[in-house]
Amino acid sequence: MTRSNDEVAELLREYADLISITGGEAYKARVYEKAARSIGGYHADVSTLDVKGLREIPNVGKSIAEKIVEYFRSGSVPAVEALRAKIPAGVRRLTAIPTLGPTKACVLYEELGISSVEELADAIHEERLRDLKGFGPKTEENILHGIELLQASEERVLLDTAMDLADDIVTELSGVTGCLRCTHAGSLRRFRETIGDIDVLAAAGTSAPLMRAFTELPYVSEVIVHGGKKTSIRTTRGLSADLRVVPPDSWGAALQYFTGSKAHNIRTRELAVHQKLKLSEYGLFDTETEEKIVSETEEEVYARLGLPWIPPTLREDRGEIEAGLHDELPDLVEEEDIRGDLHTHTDLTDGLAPLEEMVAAAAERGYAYYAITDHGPDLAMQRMTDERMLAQRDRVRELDGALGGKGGKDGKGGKGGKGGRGGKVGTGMRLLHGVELNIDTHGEVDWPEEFLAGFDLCVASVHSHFNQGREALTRRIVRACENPYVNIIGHPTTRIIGKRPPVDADLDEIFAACARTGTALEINGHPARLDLRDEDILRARRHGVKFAIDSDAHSVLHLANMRYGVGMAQRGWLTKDDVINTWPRTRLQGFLRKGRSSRKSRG
DNA sequence: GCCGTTTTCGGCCCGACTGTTTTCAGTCG
Repeated sequence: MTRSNDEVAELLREYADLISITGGEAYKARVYEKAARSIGGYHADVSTLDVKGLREIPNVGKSIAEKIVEYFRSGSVPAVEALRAKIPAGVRRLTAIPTLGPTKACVLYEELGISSVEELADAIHEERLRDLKGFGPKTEENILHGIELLQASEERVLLDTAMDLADDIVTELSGVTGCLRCTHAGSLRRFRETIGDIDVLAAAGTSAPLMRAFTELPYVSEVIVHGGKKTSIRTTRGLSADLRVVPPDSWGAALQYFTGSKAHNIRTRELAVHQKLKLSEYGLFDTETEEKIVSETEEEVYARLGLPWIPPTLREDRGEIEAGLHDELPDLVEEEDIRGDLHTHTDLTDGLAPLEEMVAAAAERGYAYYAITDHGPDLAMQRMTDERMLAQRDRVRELDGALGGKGGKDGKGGKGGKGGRGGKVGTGMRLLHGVELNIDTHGEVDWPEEFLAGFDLCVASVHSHFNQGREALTRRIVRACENPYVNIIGHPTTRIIGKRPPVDADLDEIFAACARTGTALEINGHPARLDLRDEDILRARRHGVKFAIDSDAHSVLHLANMRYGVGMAQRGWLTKDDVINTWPRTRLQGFLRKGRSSRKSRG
């Protein structure tokens, strides 16, 4: 089930598109788009708000507030229905075809009655577009090509796929003579969960050698546009990439511009306009004299607008401008702050590497502590038994003693204090023996409390029965939180991006239960999961929940997925204090004791 | 239709590229 806010945002986006297609005024469509964005990102559930409450949402005024109230009252909005009656849904769908916007879609419908992608393809093949004004042979070709692309690659690619390709492009271009700087920008720099295309930015005196090198990369399947300032390619990996080359002294303004998001850029440009300035990718200019004021670094550009430098992961127009103006930006958690990974697997269950290899790789990353959390026996295919788990524990204790160097098993020597990470390879990394429990349909887990008491920490996750129904699923996860031995809810919504939707549960109820019981929510860094996602993190944070950013590594290589988890956490505005695995070990252990101490005192 | 250091009306972000135009409109990011 979608959130009410998402539902309303989609309705407003549809209305905006219909306004554009029917030739309505552009500013009006833009207003609805802005309102849709604001509502999608708003913390409170819009279905519970009245007109007054709704009007407190930015970009929502009287008219839109009344439409929303009407929507929840009667299930529809007359103004939207009126446009829907004029324009078949398929016409809106046409605008999803690259190079085909609302104006052309409108012409196609009005002149030829075309109202679906299939009809459009037929019409082109029957040469029925030939007489339309503004439609030449090249346009036909572009549309047919666009339809192919639309059908072939509806989906965006996962973060790691894009990151790998971007790293490759940047490395190649950085080696081109005359290239002074080169980096990726766009949604990838903002760590959005999926990526539509890659933006690469370079600084150089002349662009031609870079543009040429870009079009000659081995995985280029097509050059889409080829100019002096911008070149776009499609790659054989199914992902497009843009290269912009700017003069070195425009670097900061260009990086700011091409990092986006669009909504963030609109806000920064508006700030500029109000100060009689003009912001473009070439710099910040005085509107009257057209004199360039700053452009070399992002910091300078933001500073001149009255803002501190804003981390890319916050640039979504979700309050970062306001926070910046009031000097209230969060001090975001960084990958360097992470002292350990609290959810990892070995080949004892479904991991690929033996315990020793995983531990060595973790030590290599400079962690102060590291948890092994193989699956419990409920996932039958993992063939877990009490004996196997206890044998692993013995081995973990041995390894821990060997690594500890000083202080022994429970020693205070470890890396409790400030030291944390800091590049020291493996010295004193402490091991935690944990488990990833399965939350069954009733909220019970694999073992009784007596057995769970032997673990240093327990992650508990849903692995099956995803369609239990909202109420049962919510109750199921809340019960797991109430188990005094469950410390972390793993991949809380169980989504697999592009394959499995999030479970339909009342997340706010779960978040409240986590806060109440001292259970952390996981931010799973696997690029196909990224679970919780950014907007859920923002909501959970309001409940006062703590988080664990984990790799859920099933191999040595997967330990590096921590970076994506940190990216999500930043997009959720989290600081070090919100994330339990940035804490010194002693503080972490206090959190992990959860209900256990009270149990003991009761017993 | 929303908003305000231009506040109850007037103005809404900016530039590159392409294709169909012979001076510019549409699309995209």
